[in-house]
Order: sequence, then C-alpha cells, then structure tokens
Amino acid sequence: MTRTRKKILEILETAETPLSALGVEARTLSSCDTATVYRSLHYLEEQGLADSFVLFCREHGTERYYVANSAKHRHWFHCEVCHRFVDLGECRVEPLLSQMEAATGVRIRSHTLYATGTCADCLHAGQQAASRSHQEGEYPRQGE
Amino acid sequence: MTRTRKKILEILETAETPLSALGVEARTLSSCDTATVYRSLHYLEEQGLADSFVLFCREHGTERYYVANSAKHRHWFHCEVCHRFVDLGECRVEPLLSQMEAATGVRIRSHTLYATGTCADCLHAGQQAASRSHQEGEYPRQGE
DNA sequence: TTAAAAATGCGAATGATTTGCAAATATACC
DNA sequence: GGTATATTTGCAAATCATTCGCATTTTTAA
Ligand SMILES: [Mn+2]
Ligand SMILES: [Mn+2]
Ligand SMILES: [Zn+2]
Ligand SMILES: [Zn+2]
Repeated sequence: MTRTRKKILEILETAETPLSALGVEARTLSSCDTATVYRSLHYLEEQGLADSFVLFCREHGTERYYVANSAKHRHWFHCEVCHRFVDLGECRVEPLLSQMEAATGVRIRSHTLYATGTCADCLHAGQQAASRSHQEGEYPRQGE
Repeated sequence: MTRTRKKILEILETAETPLSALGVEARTLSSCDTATVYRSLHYLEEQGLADSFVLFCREHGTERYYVANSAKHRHWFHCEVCHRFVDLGECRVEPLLSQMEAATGVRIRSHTLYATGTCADCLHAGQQAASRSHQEGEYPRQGE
C-alpha cells in the first residue's frame, strides 16, 4: 500500500465521524490532489478497508461519506441544523435484513441506514435561541 | 396543484418501484422539461406527497429516487446485477430508531434504509449463465 | 376579464466526481 | 544497489445529475 493510501486510511481510522472526500482532502492538508483522494477512497473500499454511503442534505447537497472498516459496522444520524454526525451505535438491523432476504429471495451484500433530524444540542439550543446558528448561516463544519 | 405536478404525482403513485428524476421525465414522454420535473418533485416532497432517497450504484452512479407517499412507508433492495428494485416490505425499523433516539437524545425526522446485492432472478440466472446480462452490458432499464 | 403571483421551458451554471495523459513512484528482477 | 516494468499521482479537462436565471405561459385572486 502506498504512502498516500496509508495516510488516507489513517485519516478515516482516526476520524470520529464519516468524512466526505473533501473532508478527507482537507485533513491531508491538501498534500494530496483531489483526484488522488477519490481514487484512494475507491481503492480502500474495494479492499474492504473502508465503507461509504451517500447522504443528501439541504446544506451540502448529495455527498458520499466514508468510514474506516476497522471498527464494527455502525449507523449514523445527521443533524439538519448543525450538520454534525451523531453515532447511533452498532448495527442492529441484521436480523431484520435476514428476514427480508428469506421473504424475498434476494441476497443482501450491503445495506445503508441513517437517520436525519435535530441533534440533542440543537434541540436544546432551539428552545432558547430559535436556531441562532442556522439563521446566521454559521455552523461548525464537522462532517465536511 | 398544476396539471404538470398532478401528472408527475400520478406517475409516482402508479410506479411499482422508486423512480429517478429522469425515469419520471421519461414517463411524461418528455412532455415536461427536466428542470420542471426536478422542481415538481421538490414540490411534492415538500408537500409530503412524495419521499426520496439517494442511492449509489456502479452502473448509474449517485441518483435520487422518488416514491409516492400515498402507500405506507417501505424499504427497497437494489440489485447490483440487473439494477431493478425489489420491495422489502413496510418499514420495521421504527422501534429501533425510537430506541436510538432515546439513547442519544436526537430527534429523528426521517430515515433512509435500503439494501443492495443480487436479486432472486439474478442469483438463479447466475448459477447457469454466469451473469450473462451483466457481461453483455445489457439489462432492463427498470428503476431508471 | 384583468392584474398579480406562481410555474414552466430553455439554456447556461454548479459542484461533486471521474478521466486522460505525462511525470513520479513503487515493485520485480538482476 | 540499478534497471525495466507496472502503478500511482497531479493537473487539467470532461462528466453528469441537479440547479438557476430569466423571459414566457399558466394559475390564482379579485
Ligand atoms: Mn449536512
Ligand atoms: Mn442501479
Ligand atoms: Zn445539531
Ligand atoms: Zn437482479
């Protein structure tokens, strides 16, 4: 595995949340070209070292997010106000999916599950400050 | 509601599977402009008459798919070989999501769940004909 | 019917992602 | 090591779904 790919894998492994390709590029301090970041992410996913899912949100449009495959497979929540990801814990839909497989005859290779809404912080802030950050169009750029 | 929007809603309501914007446009027999189709789909979704999710697949890249909101909320399987959608039945993850809400303090407004893999037909065909259709690059264009 | 508001068509942006190609780097073999 | 071959990378140009601007047409309200 090349130096570049190792670095990108490490970025995913140390990230606390899913990262977009541009989020990854930012974390390389732009030492890698955008095309290389995309190609490396594809490589890592092919090798089974990373997973990805596409998510749509008003603020960021449609983007693909990547996570390292080192930890157990988990699912994520995306806050529509502050645009941060919240960990929803390890996957618990496998049993359901197995039932669906049995009922329909399909062979499931992978699944995508995520939820969106308002995170705990934003719910709380919203009570007092009527979503200040959203109106000001200012919010932390986590989950880039 | 305008004539155009009614027609598009009807297309979604009579579709057996999720449709992409271009799939919808094709079913209007291109009587509506692409931009209008997108704007109408946004409108229908805002009104709660339609739902959508983004799905990535090798063959079609990243696309957003729409379903009418008239029937009960369900989940879908996308075949990586023939690219057809298979109905996985009514949503059964609500209880899990409620638990996640309680555990994390987030307020879930919507969720996305779908699975990908090989459908029953393609599994069967694969046994004899080593995925003939895939190698020939020829497959039914359902789920456009 | 008429005026004002909202929706549509068409063509030109957008923005994430991909691709071609030459230069740089890694791998295989001596 | 040193060299030949296979891969990967950077940069710039191309894709492709989706969005936007604006003039024209349709809807809605009066
Ligand atoms: Mn977001
Ligand atoms: Mn497909
Ligand atoms: Zn939040
Ligand atoms: Zn199939």
